[in-house]
Amino acid sequence: MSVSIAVAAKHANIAPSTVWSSGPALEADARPGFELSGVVMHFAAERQIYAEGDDARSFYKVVSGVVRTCRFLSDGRRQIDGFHMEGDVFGFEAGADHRLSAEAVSECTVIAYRRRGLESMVFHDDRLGNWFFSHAMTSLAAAREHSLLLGRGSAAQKIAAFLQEIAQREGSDNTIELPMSRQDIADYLGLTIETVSRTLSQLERDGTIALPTARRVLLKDRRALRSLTV
Amino acid sequence: MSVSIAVAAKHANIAPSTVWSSGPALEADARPGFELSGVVMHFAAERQIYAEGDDARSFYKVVSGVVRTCRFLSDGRRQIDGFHMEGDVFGFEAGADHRLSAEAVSECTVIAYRRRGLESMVFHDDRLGNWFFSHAMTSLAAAREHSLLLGRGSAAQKIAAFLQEIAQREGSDNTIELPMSRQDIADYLGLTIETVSRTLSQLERDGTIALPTARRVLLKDRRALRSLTV
DNA sequence: CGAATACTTGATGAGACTCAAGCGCCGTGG
DNA sequence: CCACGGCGCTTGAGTCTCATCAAGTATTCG
Repeated sequence: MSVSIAVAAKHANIAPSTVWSSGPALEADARPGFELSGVVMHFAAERQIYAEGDDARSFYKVVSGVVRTCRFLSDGRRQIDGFHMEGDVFGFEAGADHRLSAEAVSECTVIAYRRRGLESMVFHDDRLGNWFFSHAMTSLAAAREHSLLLGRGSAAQKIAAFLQEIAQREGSDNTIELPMSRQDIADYLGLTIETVSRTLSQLERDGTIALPTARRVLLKDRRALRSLTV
Repeated sequence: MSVSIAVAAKHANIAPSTVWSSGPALEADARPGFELSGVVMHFAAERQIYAEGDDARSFYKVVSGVVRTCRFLSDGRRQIDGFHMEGDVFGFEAGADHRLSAEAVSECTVIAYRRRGLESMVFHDDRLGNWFFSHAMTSLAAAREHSLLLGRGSAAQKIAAFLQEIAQREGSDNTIELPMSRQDIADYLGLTIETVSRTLSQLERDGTIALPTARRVLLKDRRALRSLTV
């Protein structure tokens, strides 16, 4: 059984500037694509997509740009849970509301999918259910990997793992374009901005990487980088 | 549609000392119980239930005792991903093999359920699918919470959060019985055994907790404990 | 009772945080 | 064209927390 949801035009209050794609069945991407219709939305860099505690009426897929999901601590600090790049789905929650905030790292475009009725539906459509289940399990594995990194690991290990993660996701040939600021990296790795900067400088001095510009990283010695990994 | 799997008695090679319950359909527990038959197994404290990399032929439910899931790092250190108590399910993997090891913290009894064919089946049985999906999402939330704790948080914050987590899971009235060693706690929180010990002592000096014995904790001032939490 | 194990406590040092400048890149405006 | 801020990043100096190394105490078990 295959299901297609018609998205009610209720999101209109989000922003008059949002672009609509109310047509049926959106494309498949690499993964089993879902046959859901969604709403295309644009966000400027640093804009909030949803806040912690908001009703989780929708979940999202990144079309272009980068999104971060994060949480703010009582002392004002921020923990970034993950970065979401093209094709990634984020904001899919078990409960009624979002447990994390989502913000645009760079200018970005996302598709918002209505969640209403999804739970009951998911389990009647093989592909859909399969997709969401596998998404949940993949996220779980990623979260555990992140825990591992945060719990153990020196600053150098964290940075090395981070660079390799980004390199892999960008599918890049030893050149990384960092879409996020040093502060974002720090909040993702549980470090301070100064330590991130110092560690990158040290890696450059060691000849492991090069930093032609602050946001561009050249992986000069991937073996050395790998050897830092836990 | 509701499905019931007959578990073949193939687990016989696990250990001659394991106790068997080859009977059919095991009970439901509080959650939507599954109509799966499983194999009851006993483990002495510190015994391995499965290892990282093992075929994930089965997943498990704790009947009594406590289990830890963990990973060993190249430098010999250990990161504990979670503790599993009565009723908890662990070892359910997306992929073909276990990404973590599982070990008995105390003497324990678990039920092993065959996983074979579960993926395809899960999506045809509402309750079953629902249960597993919700289990995955709950685990995900827990993993994120754990990340948050590990990434930020001083030793005191970690210990405070840990004590509250255990208290909640034991449903206890201000008295906690710690089933795990200081080393286990350290490996769970990304600390050393000495820091765990010192921090507990400090909390006792502050009057926040009392330690009648090493493994028994009295929460004397839950407000103070909570105020340490992120 | 003795030995092993688990936990606590102390002294010291390394690594990361904090506070504080300093640099470099850009966009703005003179 | 250059001066001027503003912002993000880097670098430095001092401090603090937690890890490490090393005893010392308590508890369990044979």
